[in-house]
Amino acid sequence: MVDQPTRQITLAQVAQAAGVSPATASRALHGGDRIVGDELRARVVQAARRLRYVPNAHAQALANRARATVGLVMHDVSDPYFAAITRGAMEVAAAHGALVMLGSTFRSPDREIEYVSTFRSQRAQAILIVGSGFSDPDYLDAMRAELFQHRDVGGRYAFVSHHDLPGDAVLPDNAAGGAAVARSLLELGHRRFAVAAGPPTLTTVEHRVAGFVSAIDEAGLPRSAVHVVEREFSENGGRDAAHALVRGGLDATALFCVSDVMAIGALTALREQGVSVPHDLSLIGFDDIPVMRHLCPATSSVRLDLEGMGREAMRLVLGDPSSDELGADGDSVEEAVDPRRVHFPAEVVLRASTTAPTRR
Amino acid sequence: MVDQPTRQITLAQVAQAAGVSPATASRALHGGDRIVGDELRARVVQAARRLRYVPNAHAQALANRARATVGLVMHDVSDPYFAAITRGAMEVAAAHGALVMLGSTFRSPDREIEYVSTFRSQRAQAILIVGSGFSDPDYLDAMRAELFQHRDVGGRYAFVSHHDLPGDAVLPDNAAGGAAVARSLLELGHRRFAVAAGPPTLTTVEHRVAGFVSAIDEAGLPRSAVHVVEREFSENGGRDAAHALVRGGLDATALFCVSDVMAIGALTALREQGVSVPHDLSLIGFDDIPVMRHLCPATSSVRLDLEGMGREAMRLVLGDPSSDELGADGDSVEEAVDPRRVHFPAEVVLRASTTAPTRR
DNA sequence: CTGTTAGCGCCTTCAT
DNA sequence: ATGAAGGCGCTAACAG
Repeated sequence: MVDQPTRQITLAQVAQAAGVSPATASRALHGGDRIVGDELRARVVQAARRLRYVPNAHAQALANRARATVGLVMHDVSDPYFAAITRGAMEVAAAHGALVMLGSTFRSPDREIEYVSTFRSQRAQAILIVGSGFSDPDYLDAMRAELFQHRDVGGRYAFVSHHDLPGDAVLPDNAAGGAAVARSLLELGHRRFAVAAGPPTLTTVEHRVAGFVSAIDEAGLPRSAVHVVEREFSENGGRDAAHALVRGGLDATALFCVSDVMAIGALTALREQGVSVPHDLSLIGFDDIPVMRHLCPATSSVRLDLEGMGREAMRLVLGDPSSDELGADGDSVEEAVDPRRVHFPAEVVLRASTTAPTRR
Repeated sequence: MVDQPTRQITLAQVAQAAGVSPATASRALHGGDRIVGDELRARVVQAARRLRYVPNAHAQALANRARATVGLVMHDVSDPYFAAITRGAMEVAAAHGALVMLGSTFRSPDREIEYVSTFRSQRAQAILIVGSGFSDPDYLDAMRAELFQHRDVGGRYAFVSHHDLPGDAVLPDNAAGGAAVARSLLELGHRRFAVAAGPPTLTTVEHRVAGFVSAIDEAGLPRSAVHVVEREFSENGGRDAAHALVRGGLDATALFCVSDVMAIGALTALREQGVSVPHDLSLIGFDDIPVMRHLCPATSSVRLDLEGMGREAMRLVLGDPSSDELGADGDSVEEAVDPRRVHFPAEVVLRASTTAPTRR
């Protein structure tokens, strides 16, 4: 016979044990210091501790004393890019005492919307959508509807990365970064380029590639100077792209991978194919996740302050703790008038994987 | 003037819009198919959709229709070790439709307990404690109390890694892995060893080091053959340990880092100090996080199926979906009688960073 | 200061 | 098959 689960301990029980009313117990546990007699308060606190009372957050939420709760939607925590952003976000959340709920979409637009809906259902105070959006109109409509509804009941939300949707956002300068890569490579003497890209429906991919291509254009080189290969936005995708490039004769002296994760895949594939980096081919990624410097050879990238982006995004929705005091003097109007968009610079970091071209 | 947040849409409103009672609306939305008339059901569903109704999860929880919710407590998602485990866990959670809440402790015992309490407050159905426990008695008492209370109200919990606490657990064979490292190194001809360890209060560290040392003992070598350096359990700790070793004269031909993250730090430091791996010093880590194979040189490690561990742990608390049908024939008694402990093997993977000693 | 009362939004008997 | 009523645990007015 299995034991029946004991019932949870309620405030009422604590109140009874302390010989007071539930209201007093509630006040003693949460209310300001000067709102309940010292002796009673002590009795209540002690009873609660003895009974190991833990408030029922659901009941509290229903009776409006909601604890700050924020939902995080992202592709996959185990991807170093998202992991770094998440870390920054969690730091700020912790500082606010906010509880974080996590949703992994594994890049499915449907799951993304589903999670937003779930968080809405949980009455999350804020929702963070991390990672590139999709350009599919159905997705956009559904997402917009969810988000607006959330906002209408007083919820906040913000994006990390572009989303073609109104709202606060933390935006890496993807286009500028892509352009900077092109210029760095041009300066080293490269004239024929390969780009390992992800699906163009991801705005991040689109912007990085566009930035790169436009800088090549501006340099007066023909479009044919850059050969774009589209694969999955993952390590395997990078691997596939590299294979395709090598199989196709490798008519390039430099390879730009639109993400570090792809660059890692490409590096592996190139090694397998006997293509030497940087001797046969210069390589550069994007994001500058921590491991890039440790790779063999140390691999160039475009530095983004990932943790900073995570922190900033969380601040956007939770409010900067230090700014709480600012509103003291007057109206904190504006809000939602025009969304705040915080840009993060993207800076090329050249390492051993990138040199001047050594063959023609 | 800021708009007042609109009130959330309630079931009652949906019911009214559909011209039925709240009870009927509730049934139409959740109940089995044959419990409400087709026409009414259609009206309700449509009204709900039109109003973009989302149930209030708190109210549902209070009225006992709780959605599966599991709390995950860990050191830091951005650490690849935890990221991989989390990924596995999230996969299974998603398959169960469970919502995951995340707590980052940044290795503070207090925060760990605090998060368990928070999850308890949220009435999480299950709690997963990921990562090495602490051997501090106060911590153990407090944690035990929290967990037991959770269990008493029907909650489940499980550990990933050792915790000196009763309960289901997924356990990497740390001691065996440490011993295997020692044997591999011995076999290659090494006789003087350095170990970069984390704080011995972490059970994981303790077991890995103990396994290593005992295998050295068994080989008949003196205790002085292994020089243990204790530092932070982090990349910086690995770096510090390597520096200390080099400064101390480096009287060893092989360095065993108790985690890959430490090994990465050590590798960096060694390169900075002009110590060549593996020529001057063989190096091996533990965990085999994905990047190890990409490092320069490719770095040996002890393989652990991190994602598998995460999946298994989540299965332990959520129940294996496929095993749900097993109980069909009879009593699913036992439970809690004796905790389930699932061991995961640790297998040495030798790469370029480890060779026979080349100097004496 | 403290107790009483009335919901928060939903689900689930219990009648019909 | 549907509706009415009660309660989940807590807090926020109101009284005293």
